[in-house]
Amino acid sequence: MNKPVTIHDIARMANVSSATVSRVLSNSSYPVSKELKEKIQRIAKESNYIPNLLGKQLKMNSSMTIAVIIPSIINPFYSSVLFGVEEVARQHNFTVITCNSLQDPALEDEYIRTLVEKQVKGLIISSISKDKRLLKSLLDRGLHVIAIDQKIEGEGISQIEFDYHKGGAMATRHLQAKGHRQIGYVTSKIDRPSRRSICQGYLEAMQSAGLEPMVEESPADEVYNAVYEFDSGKRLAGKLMDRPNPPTAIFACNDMMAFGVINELSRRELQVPQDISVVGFDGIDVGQMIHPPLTSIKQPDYEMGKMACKMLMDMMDDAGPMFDIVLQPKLLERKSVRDITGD
Amino acid sequence: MNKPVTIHDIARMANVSSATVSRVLSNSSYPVSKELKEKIQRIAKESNYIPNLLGKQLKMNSSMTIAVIIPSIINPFYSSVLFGVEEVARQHNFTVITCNSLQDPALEDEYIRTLVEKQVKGLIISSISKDKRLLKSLLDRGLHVIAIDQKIEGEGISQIEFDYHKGGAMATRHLQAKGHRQIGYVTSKIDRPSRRSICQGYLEAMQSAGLEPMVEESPADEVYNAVYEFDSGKRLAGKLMDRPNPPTAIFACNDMMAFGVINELSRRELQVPQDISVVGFDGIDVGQMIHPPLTSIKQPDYEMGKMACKMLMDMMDDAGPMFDIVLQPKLLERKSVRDITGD
DNA sequence: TTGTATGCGTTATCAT
DNA sequence: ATGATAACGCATACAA
Repeated sequence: MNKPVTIHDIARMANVSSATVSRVLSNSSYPVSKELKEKIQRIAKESNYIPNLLGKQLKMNSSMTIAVIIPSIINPFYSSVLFGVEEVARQHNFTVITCNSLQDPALEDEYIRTLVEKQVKGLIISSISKDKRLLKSLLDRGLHVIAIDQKIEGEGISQIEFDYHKGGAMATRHLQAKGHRQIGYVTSKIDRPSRRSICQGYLEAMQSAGLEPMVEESPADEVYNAVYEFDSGKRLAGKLMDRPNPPTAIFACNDMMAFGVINELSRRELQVPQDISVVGFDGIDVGQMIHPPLTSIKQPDYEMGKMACKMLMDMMDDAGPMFDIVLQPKLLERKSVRDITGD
Repeated sequence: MNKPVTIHDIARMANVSSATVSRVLSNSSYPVSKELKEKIQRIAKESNYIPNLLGKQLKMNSSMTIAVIIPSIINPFYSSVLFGVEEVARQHNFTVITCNSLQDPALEDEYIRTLVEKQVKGLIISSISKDKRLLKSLLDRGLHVIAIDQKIEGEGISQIEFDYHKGGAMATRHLQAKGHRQIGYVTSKIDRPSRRSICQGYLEAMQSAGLEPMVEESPADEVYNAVYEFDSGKRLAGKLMDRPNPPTAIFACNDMMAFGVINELSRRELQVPQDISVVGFDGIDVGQMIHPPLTSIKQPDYEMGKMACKMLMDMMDDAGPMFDIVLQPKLLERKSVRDITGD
């Protein structure tokens, strides 16, 4: 294994000082004579010079790296977010470290610590931890934080929120507008603000229409896993249908769960949407690939990632005022809801 | 923004040398008296000391960072791989940089260069580029490479392959065993070894059974995107069914495409599997969530990620001999294939 | 325009 | 057991 060539090696080969080499190879605006510049560039190329960014970064105190902490990359929603983040990061010559917190606050904190040690100055996080003290204590160390998906209260952290409450209400009202009055809601364990908001949106929409809510909540949520969500969708839909007065429509807190609901219904030989309607939440792409195509509330995942990264870049450039963004839900009307107003 | 405290600051506060501080805080085995050790640890804690790993890494010439280059994190197969990688990386206190090459060789090379500049010593790559010279030239700079999914010929790069050929044959034979004789194959543009192998597995299985192959290939593949695959699945299935002698079973080169096939068939009021059978490839989780659950060839994605990262860690530790791994396909028999042997 | 010298924060070698 | 000092590779203030 050859040892790498440094600017000093090149300086020696070109009979110049390493300062001059640095000026040339770092594209500094500092004036260097044309002939020396060309000579140095030629030698650098011939010797296959590769700069060691650790040296530069140590000197400049900037690692040109940002990080994303999300519950799990397996979740298509988060992989779309990450995809958006990575796209704009690349445009700014930044590199992205991905961290799966697995819904584990301790792991989340461990990651944050490591990232700061690695001199990551920008972080996009969907935080699961209750205790945000660690994160906040790092703000005055030059860490810039954007909270996505899960809000972080307090100063100095920009938010890209999604109006979960409105989304929950929107889905429920859509069902109501289609003539449904018995509308069930199935949800993963309500252990986070986002889930609480969706549920409250549902509850308020039911209440203001004078309807009786029917909620089934999954008991635990240790494993963050698509199949797990699917299975609890099945189980909870079963519970709902076993009630004395079963719903004519079911609203699920995410699309995976909605898939489970549909699956359980079809196992019971109930057709969607003929016999019962289903609405999901997230609007992931596969939703349009199943049968019937799933009506859902779209959360702009990819766009959220792009916006988050743009904001982060602006923050790190100290450009302009800080602000939060609240993304609005959108109804993706597909084929899983039946209009029963005529019945 | 406070300036960060360094070991020198702590040394001053503790009236010791920075060497001693370093010994304590880096958990060196070098002997330091108990009282000094405790004192330094106390002061470090009180002053909220956070080590700057850039300094350490520059000195040690190791960045404790690996990278993964994949076509797109949007693809559930690759997000599972990444999930596996990240899991074992974390266990080794490594951090993972994610790069989406978007099937663009130029972008892939750009990433590789940047990563090497960042002193990343380990790379797991599903390479799309034809020209592997850049990659190989970096091997003797201490870069360790594991090729997944797409083989890279040559020395010094370990492979974690998947037996695509066998997988293609396995799916085809399964269909044959269920009595199908007109079996169509739909595939994305055959522009990579993996896709070629699957197709050849299909062709050989057809040939050795004395059957006529029916292949539909998607013309282009610029955009790597689930919805795009879905749409070409629909289109190609349509072409197949419009033939004078349409198939009784369709095999698709990936699950997304199989979803498209099923969708197009159901649009034509053909039931799967009653009227026509479908087999996918990849075995992604959502395959079991659709109706009917998709029979598919399982590629062990998550396990592949874990193995790749383990191998990489061993390589970087210089532990043991180098070897390649060929993962074997597995038939995931679900509900999208009908047995017509009795008909 | 070029060179000299210093420091970024850390570890490690060599004295003491 | 502890300290002084020299790297690691780079950028830059200052000198020439």
